[in-house]
Amino acid sequence: MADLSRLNEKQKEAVLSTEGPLLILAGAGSGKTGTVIHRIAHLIDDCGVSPFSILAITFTNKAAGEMRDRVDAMIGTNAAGIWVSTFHAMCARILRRHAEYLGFTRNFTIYDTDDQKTLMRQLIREKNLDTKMFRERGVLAVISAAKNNRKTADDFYKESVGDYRNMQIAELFRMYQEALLKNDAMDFDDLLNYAIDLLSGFPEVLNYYQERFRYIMVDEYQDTNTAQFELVRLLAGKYRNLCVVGDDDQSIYAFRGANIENILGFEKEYPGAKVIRLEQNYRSTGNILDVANALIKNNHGRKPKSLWTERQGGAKVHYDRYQSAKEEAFRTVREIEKLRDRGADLNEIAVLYRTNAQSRVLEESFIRENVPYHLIGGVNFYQRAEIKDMIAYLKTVESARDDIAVRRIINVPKRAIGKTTVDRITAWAGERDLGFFEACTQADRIPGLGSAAAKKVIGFTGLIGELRKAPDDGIAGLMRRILDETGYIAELKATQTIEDQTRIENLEEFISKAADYEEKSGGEETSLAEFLEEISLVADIDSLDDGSGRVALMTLHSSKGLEFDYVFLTGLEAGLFPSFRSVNDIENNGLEEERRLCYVGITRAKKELFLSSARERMVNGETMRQGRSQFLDEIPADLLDDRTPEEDMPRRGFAFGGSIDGDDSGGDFGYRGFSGRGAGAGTGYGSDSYHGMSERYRKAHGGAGGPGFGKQFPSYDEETARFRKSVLGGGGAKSGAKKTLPDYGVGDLVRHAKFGDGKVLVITEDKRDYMVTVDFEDFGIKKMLAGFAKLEKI
DNA sequence: GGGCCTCAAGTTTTT
DNA sequence: CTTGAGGCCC
Repeated sequence: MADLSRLNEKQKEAVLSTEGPLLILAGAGSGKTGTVIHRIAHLIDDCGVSPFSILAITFTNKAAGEMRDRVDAMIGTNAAGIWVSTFHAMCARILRRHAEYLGFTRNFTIYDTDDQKTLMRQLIREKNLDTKMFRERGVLAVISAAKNNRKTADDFYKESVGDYRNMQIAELFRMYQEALLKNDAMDFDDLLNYAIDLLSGFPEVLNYYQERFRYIMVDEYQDTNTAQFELVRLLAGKYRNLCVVGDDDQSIYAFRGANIENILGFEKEYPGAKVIRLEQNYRSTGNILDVANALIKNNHGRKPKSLWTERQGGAKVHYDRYQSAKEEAFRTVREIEKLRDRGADLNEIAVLYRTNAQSRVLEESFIRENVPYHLIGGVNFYQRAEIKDMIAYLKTVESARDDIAVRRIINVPKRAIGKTTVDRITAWAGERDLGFFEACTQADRIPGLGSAAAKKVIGFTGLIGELRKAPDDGIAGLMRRILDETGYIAELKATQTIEDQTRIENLEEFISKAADYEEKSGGEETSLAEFLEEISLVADIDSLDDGSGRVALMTLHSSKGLEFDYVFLTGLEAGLFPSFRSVNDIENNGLEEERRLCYVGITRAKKELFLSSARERMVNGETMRQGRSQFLDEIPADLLDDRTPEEDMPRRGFAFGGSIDGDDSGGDFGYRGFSGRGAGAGTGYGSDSYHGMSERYRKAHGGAGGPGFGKQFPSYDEETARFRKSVLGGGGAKSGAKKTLPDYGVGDLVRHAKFGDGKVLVITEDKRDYMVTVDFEDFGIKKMLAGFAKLEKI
């Protein structure tokens, strides 16, 4: 018997309503996931439903993972038969089994955003369109919106007649779909649409899945788009045992085509549907909930509801306005250290922000303060150039059907095959309706191609041929051979740059991931296509709750569905959050979506919530003065513990040298050192690229922190003064101080307090100090300032 | 014909 | 601050 004793009446009712359509309107923190888990347990334990008949669809991999874990914990091994999956992963899995019906092979690959852009760029060029007017990003956005509404290129063309731009886009749309089919690839939207085509076009397939999934649950239903709605409608069409869970106040994906009508109109689509409201919040304190309610009240067009809690009071919601984003980052970390000193578990702390770009300055502070953190989302490991090169090689060795992949690697590493040659091959292949790789194998027959060029191209196809002949020792084995035999690794090793060292490490990591994957599938034939699918669809498998004691850093969007004892909601600034684009998007009620996003962020907090904003922030390499977020003004002042010191309020009498946003407030903050480039406000990381840097951040907590703050940093309290000291003066790498040549040289063994022993690879001279690159035995290659790192020769 | 360098333009959120 | 496109030199 499933134990329902800990559920409230509404939750119990939801658990026991197993037959027919059911809509659970579950407010934030109302025990939604627990209810769904209990419902699954009840179906299996008490209703005799086979686990194989249950399908649970979530929106993100994190949510799917969490549900899987909790179901496993409650039901045990029996749970293995349940499909718990995201929409996209589910579709990929179904499509793989029936891909031939749609003209794909079962080894079709999935295009990510970069692949889409590459293809679209090429099509725009092919059509000789003005690249200023038709940017791949914009074109793809229009196409994606159409696809999310189940429109084909033809549909889109018909409704675009008379509109030059849209007619051109319709044509690109058609070419794009054709190219994908030819390349045996699908994009994210295609996964949904082709799955629908499969189910609606092949009754026996539909029947199979309808019989298979007699009980269907969909989480975060407010975020489903039209295609997802249709997919669910098909699958549930026979037995109608469909349970959807959602909260219109947490709808934050309209920009991706989510249609709020799916949840608001559920009862219309499924007459006789039962509706259960879960309105008791078990997560947050009364004070946090009051703030959330006060904010969301400003939205119109929502289902009226009243979230309540028995846990009145609690700590007040804090608000701090800092001078700069750097200070905000530093003080946030300091606040976290205080919580840690009070016994808080770092796993129970999250720092949230509106845009991924904001994570960087936070990371710097976490590193400097040596507080372990974990970056969720952001720049994906699998999007790094070297990883994508490897994937392109794997695809080419396997089938070479993907022209984009072949073109990507034809000159990587450099083989002196240039753009002109590639264009000529492309044109020739197009005339003959051949694949790009096939055309390459016949390069000597392509007119206009010199014999030298043809020879190089044939050399490339020969190389791929050699790789194909090699013994089958798995994906990892193939990867290693690719690196060796193509000269890829040799090229990276030759340069001796830190970036290329990082790339080598990334490739090693990729190979070990492949090895893990093969091991996991226990000797079974492992398909490259499935491995690549996992990469593109289940990329952020990194479990949050891994007990590693790290603070989670993520966007507000990523935070949905999660909860933490302590939540820091940063960057509450006008133009940033709500973003200025959304504020201007009146047509789609963009501001209301931002407000829901803020509501989501607030309601992640269980015990304490910290809001903050900065007066100054670097945006796209430019220091901008930032106003307060309007959301702060929507929260009654008596609910906030506004800790912004009096003396920190804007002072008058200084001209800021040209008002940036033309707004009122007038004051200057004495920040000359910060404004503008080249004023010493760099991050002190030398020539590292963003990717290389971020990668190192992720791997090493406490890495090569460097000084680099502006010189004029007005202190306004003791803590800031300490901050200045620790950053500007304390480390030993002071601006203007004389630098001393380290007593070690290249090749020497050195010891670092945190990283242990390593070998010095490179020493370069910086304006203020020496930059030392060390290969540590246990931590890999790090770059650090000599004065800061205090390396000891051994 | 290829490769390197400079210049310009763009930047929300995710599967 | 990053990526892409175009120009120029080898």
